[in-house]
Amino acid sequence: MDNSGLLDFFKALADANRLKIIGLLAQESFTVEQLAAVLKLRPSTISHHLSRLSKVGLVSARAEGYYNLYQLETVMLEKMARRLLSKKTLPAIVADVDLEAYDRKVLADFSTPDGRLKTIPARRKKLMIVLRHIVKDFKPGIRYPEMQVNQILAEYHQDTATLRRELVGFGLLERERGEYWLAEKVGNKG
Amino acid sequence: MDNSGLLDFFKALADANRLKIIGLLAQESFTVEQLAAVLKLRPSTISHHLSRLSKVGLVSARAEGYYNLYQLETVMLEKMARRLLSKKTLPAIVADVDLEAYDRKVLADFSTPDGRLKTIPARRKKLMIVLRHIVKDFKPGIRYPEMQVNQILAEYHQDTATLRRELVGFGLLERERGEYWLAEKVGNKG
DNA sequence: TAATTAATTAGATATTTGCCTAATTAATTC
DNA sequence: GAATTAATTAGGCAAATATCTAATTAATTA
Repeated sequence: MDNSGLLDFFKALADANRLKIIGLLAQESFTVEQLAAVLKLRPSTISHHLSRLSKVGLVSARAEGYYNLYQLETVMLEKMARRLLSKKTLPAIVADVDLEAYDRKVLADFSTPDGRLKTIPARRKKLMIVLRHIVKDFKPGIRYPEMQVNQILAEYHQDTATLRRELVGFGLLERERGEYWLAEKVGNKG
Repeated sequence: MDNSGLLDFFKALADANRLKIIGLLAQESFTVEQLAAVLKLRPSTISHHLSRLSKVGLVSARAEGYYNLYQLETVMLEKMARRLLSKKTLPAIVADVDLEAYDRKVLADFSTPDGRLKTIPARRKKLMIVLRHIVKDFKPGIRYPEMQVNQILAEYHQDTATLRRELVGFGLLERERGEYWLAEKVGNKG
């Protein structure tokens, strides 16, 4: 569900020095000044890194008198690691992705503006996409004589024989004694 | 031990589109072309991302006829997630870090070139570092009369009284009947 | 064999971001 | 209260990198 955060989490850890900070804080708390000396960076740079880490909840600061003692939030680290192991995490990342885009692109590539086929795809994968589009013109439960099938297919391409044969071959239409009908849906992708 | 890899792993996942690729491949295999359409990027860009992901072993390609079908290496993902949960991973990251740098910097900041103290640190944290440095001049098992203690401390700063008092206060020296000696080591840091 | 197509690689551009210096804020000491 | 100090913030520069177009490679079809 809550996909946000995962990317920020990885970005926070995708830097050598920030990773070292995490490693250091795993052992004890450090001040900005100490981290700067140990990692040979300016305090302002350390501050910047700590701010990024704290933004995703991986570290927190605790004022100790004059100093800011930074400490690792191991709970958050474990939480994220466990999230990576969960089956639900990865699918959630693509919740808002346009999965139909490829099919649309293939259809667009092979279609003229008025919806006819420029050519019949040679690639099985793309042929399948085109055929599944065409087959939407057939209604379930109706038996179509071959002549009527050709009439429908002619809207897409002159070579109705090939289209007809492939529709049957791919299992989208069924045929018996010169009549055709829509096959039961099978989650077949190609 | 083998720290390398962790950083590359995070870097590989620290990009929105690569994360989406991982999310998509978690559900089924995809070709470069498909991913390009779905993510609205050029195939060359997808190729580049897949190359980075494959370099850290997160995805692999399998030639299916004409196409290159990319698939997620879930084993690697799980392996890395589990590594994050291991107690040994984080300390290993800082194996090659110069932990003494801070102490050295503090000593340098407060010392003149010939090793005397410019001032006695006001901050307890830094005073402790300086005192621990000075106390190295005392040998274990020997009882020093106060006059001798002052002699040693005078090498560092004229205010021997303060140094002496703080050494005792911080528990680095012990005192009884006008004699001083090195305290037993206690893993005290400040 | 020639033409098409999926994928990769090379090269260029633009964005991101790590790091610095300088300025500012907040807390502490003299 | 003035001076010092730890930390953060702001602004700028340089290195890394995400993306694109163009060229190349490898496989397939006509």
